[in-house]
Amino acid sequence: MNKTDITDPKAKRRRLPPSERRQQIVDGAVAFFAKVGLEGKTRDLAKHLGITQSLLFKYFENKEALIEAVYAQVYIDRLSPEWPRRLIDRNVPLRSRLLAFYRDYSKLIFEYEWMRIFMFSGLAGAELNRRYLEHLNKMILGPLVNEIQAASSSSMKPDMEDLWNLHGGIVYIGIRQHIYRMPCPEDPSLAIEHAVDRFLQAFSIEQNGSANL
Amino acid sequence: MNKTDITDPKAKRRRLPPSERRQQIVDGAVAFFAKVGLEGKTRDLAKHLGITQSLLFKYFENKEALIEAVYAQVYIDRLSPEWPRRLIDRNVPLRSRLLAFYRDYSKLIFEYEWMRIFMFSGLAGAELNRRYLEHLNKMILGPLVNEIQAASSSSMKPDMEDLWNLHGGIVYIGIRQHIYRMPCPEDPSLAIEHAVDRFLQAFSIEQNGSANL
DNA sequence: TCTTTTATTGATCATGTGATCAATAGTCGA
DNA sequence: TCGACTATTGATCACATGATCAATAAAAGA
Repeated sequence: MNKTDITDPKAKRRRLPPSERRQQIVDGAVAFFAKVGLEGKTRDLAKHLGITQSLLFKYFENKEALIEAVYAQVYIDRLSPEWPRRLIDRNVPLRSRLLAFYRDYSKLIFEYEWMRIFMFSGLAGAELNRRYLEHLNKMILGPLVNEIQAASSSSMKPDMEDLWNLHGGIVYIGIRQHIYRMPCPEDPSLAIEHAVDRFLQAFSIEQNGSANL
Repeated sequence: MNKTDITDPKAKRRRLPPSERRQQIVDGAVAFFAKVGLEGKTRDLAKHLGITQSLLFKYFENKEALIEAVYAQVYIDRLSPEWPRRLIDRNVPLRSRLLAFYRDYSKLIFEYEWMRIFMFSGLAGAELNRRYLEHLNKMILGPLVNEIQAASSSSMKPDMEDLWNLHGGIVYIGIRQHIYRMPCPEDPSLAIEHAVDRFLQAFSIEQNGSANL
């Protein structure tokens, strides 16, 4: 058993390069705070990481700074910048765009750590949480309203509230799974597909069937 | 200004009847923990109540017991025992039953204190939370699947996952409002009606129009 | 091998926090 | 009005917690 083997949790490998150690702490903090909440104690986190509690404060001025780093790590790249463009690409059928978006998006958000830290930070009123939801509203759901309205052949047109309903119904799968720890389908794509199809059907939008995607 | 006026928060009215004081504490604790989370400090709660911190421990053995009382207060009567019966009463049109249920239910759950304590307790893995969701699953959504399947004239029949999608989309309104503190419609009944109608339409169930209810 | 550098530790501080208990002071019955 | 009862308080304890810092030891260069 090599004492310098990074993958061995038991080996007392002190003196990591600072950037590496910092990343290790952030990764551990994400897992730790996702599990126990943002009020988790620094001593418990340190034990979980196999380092001393005082070392945390060499890399982060205080606990608040550590939590900010956790937020940054978790929120970063959660909304891919290419989606606003792809969602309005009318060369692709609307249904395919919706399914492609939610297939990718659900992969990103139906994840234990994201779901729980997002909820914890939401309850705590974190600024990043607000900004994320505003971004989602403006860059994703807003354009989608236009797309669906344009594609609708019915007199009934969706508004933002309808879009949030579609979105919420899908996100709720992840909430049930990771917040409430309820038994959920291992693969949510079928449920998502049905939800999207019900939504489009309500606005009389042709559906190409599941073979299309 | 009468010194014995209970409604006056400034009057130093000591010595309440124990049952009254206990209820006052529980009510205050519900509001307090809903706001700051279950890790809120007993000294802050006491200050908020205008009593001393030590008095809390005269009415509750420890903080855990107080939180259990908060759970009990908030969870109690949240699922009316008459709904399982009313939801399967086929003398009433299915759409009306669904709308009546979600009209009542949303009144109960789209409430700051319930929403947040439900979420806090869910994240904490509280047993009451699990039981509540199991009850909802078995006594409300389960029967609804049968009702909708029976009413459906389409070959497409909903399953539990579809019902959870309908439910989640509606509940998500309250999450947006009280967890994420996003701007939401003051009256959610229209959004609920639309969600229910889209759902029923997907299973080819006649809709009596909004005049019916 | 020896020296320098610095990542890491262990001890410690100041304050916060749940909980306890004797002392105090409302309230009610006689 | 007076005494008994007890709801309430204020002081306090034991421990937890975020944060600090001098001492230590792992790594790199000469």
